[in-house]
Amino acid sequence: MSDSLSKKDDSIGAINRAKILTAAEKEFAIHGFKGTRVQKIADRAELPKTNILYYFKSKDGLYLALLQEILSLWNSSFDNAKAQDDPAQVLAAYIADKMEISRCRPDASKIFALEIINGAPNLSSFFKDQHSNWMNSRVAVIRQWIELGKLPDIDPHYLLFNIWASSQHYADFSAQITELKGHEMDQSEFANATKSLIKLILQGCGLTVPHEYK
Amino acid sequence: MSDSLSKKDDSIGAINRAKILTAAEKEFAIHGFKGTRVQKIADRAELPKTNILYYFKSKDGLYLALLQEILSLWNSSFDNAKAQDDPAQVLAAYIADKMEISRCRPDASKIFALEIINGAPNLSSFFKDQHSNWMNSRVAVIRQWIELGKLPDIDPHYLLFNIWASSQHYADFSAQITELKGHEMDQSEFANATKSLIKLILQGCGLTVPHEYK
DNA sequence: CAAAAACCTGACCAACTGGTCTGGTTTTTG
DNA sequence: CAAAAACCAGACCAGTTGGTCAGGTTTTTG
Repeated sequence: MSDSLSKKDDSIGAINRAKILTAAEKEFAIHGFKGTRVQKIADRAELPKTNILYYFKSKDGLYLALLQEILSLWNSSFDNAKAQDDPAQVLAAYIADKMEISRCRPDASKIFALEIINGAPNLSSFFKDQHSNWMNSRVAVIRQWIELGKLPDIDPHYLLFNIWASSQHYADFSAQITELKGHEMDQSEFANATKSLIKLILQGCGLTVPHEYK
Repeated sequence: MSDSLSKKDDSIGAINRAKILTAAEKEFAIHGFKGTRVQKIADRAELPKTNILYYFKSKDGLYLALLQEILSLWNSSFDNAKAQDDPAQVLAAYIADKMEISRCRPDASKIFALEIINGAPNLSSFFKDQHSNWMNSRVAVIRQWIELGKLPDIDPHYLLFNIWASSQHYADFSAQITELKGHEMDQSEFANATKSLIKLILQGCGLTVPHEYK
């Protein structure tokens, strides 16, 4: 019983799969799907190329497995927000979440961005539907906030787009940011950028920034 | 004289070059550099593949020529803003400019984004330097505004990143937006998105939205 | 402890694709 | 109007790359 519940799987297969996924994330983020060479993933994972194809049926299979893992990162605390919650609190936390993902998983973010830019050719309609439903329910909550007078009038779509865009930017465009700042952003700079972004967006829609995010 | 000045060049070569660049922009935006097939560009341009290689030495050459044209889109009215100008006016116009590019040249925006996400492997150090200098001079102007009390204290870098991110998002992530909205954004929706964005950002940094952008 | 399952890997290949070559035709020019 | 320049395009090729195969070894299991 303890075995079936504990997630830790240290079998050879599980370890190698993880190694491969980690290596693939780096490679796909830098070179895109077509530009990525299975051999390079193998080199990075320190395994022979044939093993990559052994664990994942094909390059496509590997990419899809990776993409699925990446999509799970879209879940957040905002998913369960209700009309009775405080918009300032919820939105600030959501922005902080998104920024944290940009900091910790920049390559995952890049792969997602590449996928969307290319017209989302590999995103299943299942994900699209799920995403669409999520959006509709979140838009509904934001509208309720507006009706309740907790939030000034603003188009919920554009608000969400803005949050996604500006937080993901720190991952996707890290090369540009590094170039312009003269160095890579460290953890404390990310903290500042997060504060700055929370202030800009909350103030931008007429909310007061909660003191813990100041 | 009139000949050397007039830009219109309707020679066969000029027409074909233009056809090829237009076709290439679409293909590279959808498939990325590696994923794009010269044959597909040829099909789209309705020319034999060999002609593509005739006009542009190589796939690389074509891509570089296209990229150079795209980079020129980064120029805007903000380039010449001075400390004595009104920040609200200047920033609103800049955001409007950027949104207009996202609407009219989404593929160009995507190619730029792909380039940056992949670590900017093809951006010459000349462009990087130029871009860096531009950034420094714009940051200086924003700092002057803050010193003059025309603009509340805000990190100029994060302000600019936010403008870029949120305006480019409408081009780069158009597939996601179309999916979530249920339809492609038309011109009037772009106008609304622009107003919404201007309000969010200006209000976010404590400025009043000029009446012509309301 | 044997047999089954999982894992490993070098050798190989078929398909694809950027690019060349050659021999044209059309357009421009002096 | 001739010759040079520009343009056109089919045939072809060499390098690359995802993927297969066959024959192993190691680990797990009953």
